[in-house]
Amino acid sequence: MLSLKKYLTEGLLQFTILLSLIGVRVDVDTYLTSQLPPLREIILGPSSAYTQTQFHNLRNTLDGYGIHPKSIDLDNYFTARRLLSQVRALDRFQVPTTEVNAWLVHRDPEGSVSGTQPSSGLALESSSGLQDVTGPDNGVRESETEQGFSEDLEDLGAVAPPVSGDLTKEDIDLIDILWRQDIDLGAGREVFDYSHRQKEQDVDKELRDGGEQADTWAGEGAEALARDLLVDGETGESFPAQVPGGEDQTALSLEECLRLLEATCPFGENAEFPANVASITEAVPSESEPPALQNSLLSPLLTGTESPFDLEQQWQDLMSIMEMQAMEVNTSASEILYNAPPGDPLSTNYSLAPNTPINQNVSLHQASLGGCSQDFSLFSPEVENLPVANSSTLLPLVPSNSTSLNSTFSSTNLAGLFFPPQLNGTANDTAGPELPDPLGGLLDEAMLDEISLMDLAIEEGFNPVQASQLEEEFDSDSGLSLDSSHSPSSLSSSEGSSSSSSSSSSSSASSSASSSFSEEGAVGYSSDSETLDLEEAEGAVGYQPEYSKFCRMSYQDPSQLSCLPYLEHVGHNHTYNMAPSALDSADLPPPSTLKKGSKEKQADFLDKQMSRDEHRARAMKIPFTNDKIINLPVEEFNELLSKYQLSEAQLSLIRDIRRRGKNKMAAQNCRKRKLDTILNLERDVEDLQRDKARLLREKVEFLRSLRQMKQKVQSLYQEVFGRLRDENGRPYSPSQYALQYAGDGSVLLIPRTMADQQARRQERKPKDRRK
DNA sequence: TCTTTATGTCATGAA
DNA sequence: GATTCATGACATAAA
Repeated sequence: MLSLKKYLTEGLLQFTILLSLIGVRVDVDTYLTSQLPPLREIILGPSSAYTQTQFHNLRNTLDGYGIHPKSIDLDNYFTARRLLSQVRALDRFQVPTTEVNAWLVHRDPEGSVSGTQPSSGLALESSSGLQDVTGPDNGVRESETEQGFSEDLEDLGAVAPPVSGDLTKEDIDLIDILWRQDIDLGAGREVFDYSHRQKEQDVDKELRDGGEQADTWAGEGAEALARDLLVDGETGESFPAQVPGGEDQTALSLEECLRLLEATCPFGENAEFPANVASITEAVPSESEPPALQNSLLSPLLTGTESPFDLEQQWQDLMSIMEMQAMEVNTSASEILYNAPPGDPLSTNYSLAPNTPINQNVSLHQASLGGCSQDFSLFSPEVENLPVANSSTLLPLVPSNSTSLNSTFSSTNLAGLFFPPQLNGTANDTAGPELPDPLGGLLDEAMLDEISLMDLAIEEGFNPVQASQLEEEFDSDSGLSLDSSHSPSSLSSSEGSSSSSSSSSSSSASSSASSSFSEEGAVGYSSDSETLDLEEAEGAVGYQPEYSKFCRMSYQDPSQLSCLPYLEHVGHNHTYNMAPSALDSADLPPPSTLKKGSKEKQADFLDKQMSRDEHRARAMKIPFTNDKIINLPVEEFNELLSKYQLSEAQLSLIRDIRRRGKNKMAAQNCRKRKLDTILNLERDVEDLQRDKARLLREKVEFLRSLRQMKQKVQSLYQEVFGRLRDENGRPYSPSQYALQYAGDGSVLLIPRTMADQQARRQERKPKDRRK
C-alpha cells in the first residue's frame, strides 16, 4: 500500500520533472551544467529521457564502427549475442514501441555520459559535430573501459567487443545490440550511482558486502523480479560464460541485478560508471532495497500516470518531430533521429519497420504519456498487479499499456500531430508533381482560413479526445465512428452507466440489490423480502448504485478501490443510511480493517463510518434502520411508524432522516446527470469538430479534383483549338474565336463576341433563378 | 494555509 | 396539502 502511494506520488513527481525537462531539452544541458551538483544529480536521471537525441547520437557513434575491440571469441560471442538479441527483439516485437522508447529515453544520456562527451547537447546541436563526436566518443569509451573497469564490464557485457576490420554488417548490428545492452546495463548502474550518492554511507557498507548482498537481494527483495527476469536473463547470461572472467556466482548475480536494473530503471542514467563490479553489485542492492521506490520512480514513467500536464510537452515534441520529418530539416536532432545509416543498428536491433525512427520518437512520448492510458486502464488487472509487481512485470506491463496508448495517446497526439500534415499534405500534393500549380490558386481565401483555423484549433485547443477522434478520422476516412469508444470520457459517460452497476459490488448490499437499482439507483427501489436481510445491511441501498455510477466517472468506483489499495484512503463515508447492525454485516470496512480483525477496532471504525443521522438515530433509539426510513415507500413507511410508539422528537428525526436521505440520493442523481450532460455535450462538440475536419478535407479534395478537371479541359481546349484551320489553312486567332461546348456534346467554333454574350446570358440565368 | 474535489444538506420549485 | 424529485447554493471533510 505504501509502496503504491510512493509509487504514485514520487513517480508523478519524477514524471513531472522528466516532462518539464523534455520541454526544455534544448537548454537542459547548459542548465544542468550551470546548476549546483545536488540539483543536477536530482535531474540527471530523468534528464536522460529528454536526451533522446543523444541516444541517436550514440547510435551514430556506433555506426562509426568505432566499437572497442577486445580479444574475444567473436564467433561465440556474437552467436550468444545474436540469440540474446533475437530474444529481445521478439520481446520488443510484442511490445511494439513503448518499450523501445522507454529504453531510448534512457540510453541517450548514457551514451553521452559513457562517451564522456563534454556537452552532449552541444554536440547534438551541431549537426556536423555529430559525426565528429562519435569518433572521440568511442575512443574515450574504449580507453575508459580498458583503463577502468574493462574486465568487469566485460563480464557484464558492457564492453564493446573487438572490432575486426572485416566485420560483417550482421556483426556490426550485433555489436550495436550489445552496445545497446551495455547501455542498458550502464543505465542501471547510473541509476544506482544516483542513489549511491544519496546513500553514500549505506552504500559503503553494501560495497563491502558486495556480491553477497546482491545474492540476498536477488533472493529476497526482488525475488519475484529475479524470477521473472530469469527468462530474459538466460539469454543475457549466455554470453558472459564465453567472456573471460565470467561465470562465478557473483557474476551471475550481477547479471541478474543488471537485468533488473535494466528492467526497472531504463532511464535512470548518470554519467558515471561504477569503477568496478563491486560498486555495481552495491548498486543493485541499493536499488533493490526500495522496490517501491523503484516502482515509484520508474513505473509511472513506463505506465504513465497523468496525461493532462504533459500533453503540451508531448505536443511540442511531436510537433518538432513532425517538423523535422516533414520539412527534412537537417538539424542535428533530425539527423540523429532520422539519418540512421542504411545499416542502422537501431532498426535492425529492434527489428522495427523502416518507420522505426518515428515510432521510436513517438513511443518515447508514449512512454511518458502512459499516464493517459493508465488512467483509463487504471483498473485493469495488469495495473492492479503493478504495485505488487516487480520490475519484471513492468515490461509486460508496458506492452499492455502500449496498446492502450496506441488507442489513447497515439490517438491523441498523433492525431493532432498528423492532422495538420494531413491537410497540408493535400495542399502539398496539389502543389507537388501531380499538380504543378499551387493549391493556393485553387482554394479561396475562406477555404484557407478555414483550414488554418482548423490547424490552430487542433494545435492550440489540443485535446486528447478530440485528437483521438480526429486521428480515427484519418485512420478511417469514414470518420463517422461515433460510437467507437475513443476516449475515456465516453466510457464514463452516461451510456456506460448501466454497465457500471456491476461495479458497485463493493458492498454486498449493493451487489444483491443492484438488480433493482442498478439502472437508476434510488429509482425503482423495492424492499423485496429477498433483500430484507440485506436491507439491514444495505444502508443506502438505493443510492449505492448511484454512488458507484457517479464515482465511476471519477474513477473511484468502490469495487475498484478495493482492487487498488492505494486508493483505499479515498473512500468517503457512503454509509450514510446504514444502521450499525447493517454495517456490521456489510463488508464495507476496508480489508485493512478486517485484517486487523479486532472487533473493537471494527466497531470504532464503523462508528466513524456512521453518518450523523445514523448517530442521531442511534441516540434517539430509533427502532429501525435509516435505510428503511429512507427507502421504504410512503405507505410502508407510515405502517412502520404506526407500529411503534414514537415520540415527537423521534418522528421528527425520522422524517428529517428520510428527507435528507432522499435528497442525498437526488443530489447524487442530479450530479450524475450534470456530468452526463457535460460529457455528452463534450462528445457532441468533438463529433462536430471531427465532422468539420472531415468536410474540410473533402472540400479540399473536391477542389483539387475540380482544378484537375479544369486543367484537363483547358489543355484539351487548347489542343483542339490549335488544330483548327480556316479555309486558308491558317489557325484561328484565340482572340477572335472560341470553342463552345454544346449540350449534346458537340463543340462549335464561334466568334469570341458571341461566346462572350452567351457566357453572360448563362451567368444571368442562375441569378434570375435565385430571384 | 490555500485550493480542489467530493459529498452532504438546505431551500425552493415543479410534478 | 403531502410527497417526491430536481437543482442551485452552501458547508464540510479530505487530499
